[in-house]
Amino acid sequence: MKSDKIPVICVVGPTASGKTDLAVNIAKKMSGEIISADSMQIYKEFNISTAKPTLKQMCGIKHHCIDIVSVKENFSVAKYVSFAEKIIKDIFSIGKIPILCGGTGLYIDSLIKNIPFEKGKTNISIRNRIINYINVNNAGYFFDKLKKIDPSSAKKINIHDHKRICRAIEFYYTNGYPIYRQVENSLKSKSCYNVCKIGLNFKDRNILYDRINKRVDFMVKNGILDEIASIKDIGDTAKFSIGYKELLPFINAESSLKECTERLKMETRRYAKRQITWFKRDLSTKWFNADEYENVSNLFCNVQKCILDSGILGHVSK
RNA sequence: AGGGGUAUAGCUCAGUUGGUAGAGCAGUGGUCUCCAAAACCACGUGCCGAGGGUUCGAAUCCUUCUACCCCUG
Repeated sequence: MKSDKIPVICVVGPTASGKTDLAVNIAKKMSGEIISADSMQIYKEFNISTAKPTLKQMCGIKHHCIDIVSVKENFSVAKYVSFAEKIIKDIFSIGKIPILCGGTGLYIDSLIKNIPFEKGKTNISIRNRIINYINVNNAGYFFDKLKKIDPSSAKKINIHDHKRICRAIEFYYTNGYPIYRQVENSLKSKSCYNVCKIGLNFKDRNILYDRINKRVDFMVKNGILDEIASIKDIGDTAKFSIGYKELLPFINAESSLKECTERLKMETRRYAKRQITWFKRDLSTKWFNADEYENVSNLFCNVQKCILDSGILGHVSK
């Protein structure tokens, strides 16, 4: 069973489920370091709006992949994966356990499944040309084209899903083979990590939604408005963050604070729902409903037991 | 107090000349291989405010009541 694979503990789940504190607890007990897997905490200027862990919350545990770029810059999964891969190796090489913790499912899965982004080249100018064409005309022309060059992908992609049609075509023209083949190949390839995935959630969705609502109120009290207002230059990735786009109308005096905060709560709830849908797909995930435990330490004991039972730490520390 | 208006899905509202109702948003489920906190897909029975009347048939016309809104005092 044991191999030269790197053990990685993953803590996943919807926003506001308590991942941060759980990961810190695991890191303390098991001598680990945390790699954030959050597409918005990578931005230096986002702090309150992304519920970035504070120094106090970190409890002296090293956190990586936080504050690595400015909101002015564009970021992507591919950049994240190549960045985080190195960190995981470094952590492991000093005898510590890498703990991947975050809510961006695509980042986590891409990393642990070794999706070969470096092989699937990108061509932004082709991408932009296609998008511009689709925006003024419609997706029909390129969708028909996709049916010819990559019928397998065309079957899976909806005609209204412009992003994916565009990417599939861009992929074909820059790499010379259909994106579907990359998908097939990466499904066949094996991960170089020994993963134990812990999913954190609530049995009663209303409890989670209540936590989200309260967290938004907390953010408003603690300066999220100043944080957003102070951002003048923002790139295409960061501008879609939940928080920035909802609060901007208030900052520009186009909408009331109440309207904007309600919107922010709603969008966060919807995001949480999508996260749950994403994480549910991985059947190997061990789920823990926080509302089914007496208290946090009780929950943590069970999670710890689960990690030890998984055997991924077999030949390390223990 | 008098005059006018509104009352339809959780919310905002459609509903043509009377043939027992449909959109958006929300919600739920799902997809996801370089913008992913993004993008996309699927799912629409609700005493049509309550009672009575006209009619073969009313959310739609008449009437009474109730609630809310506006105007005049």
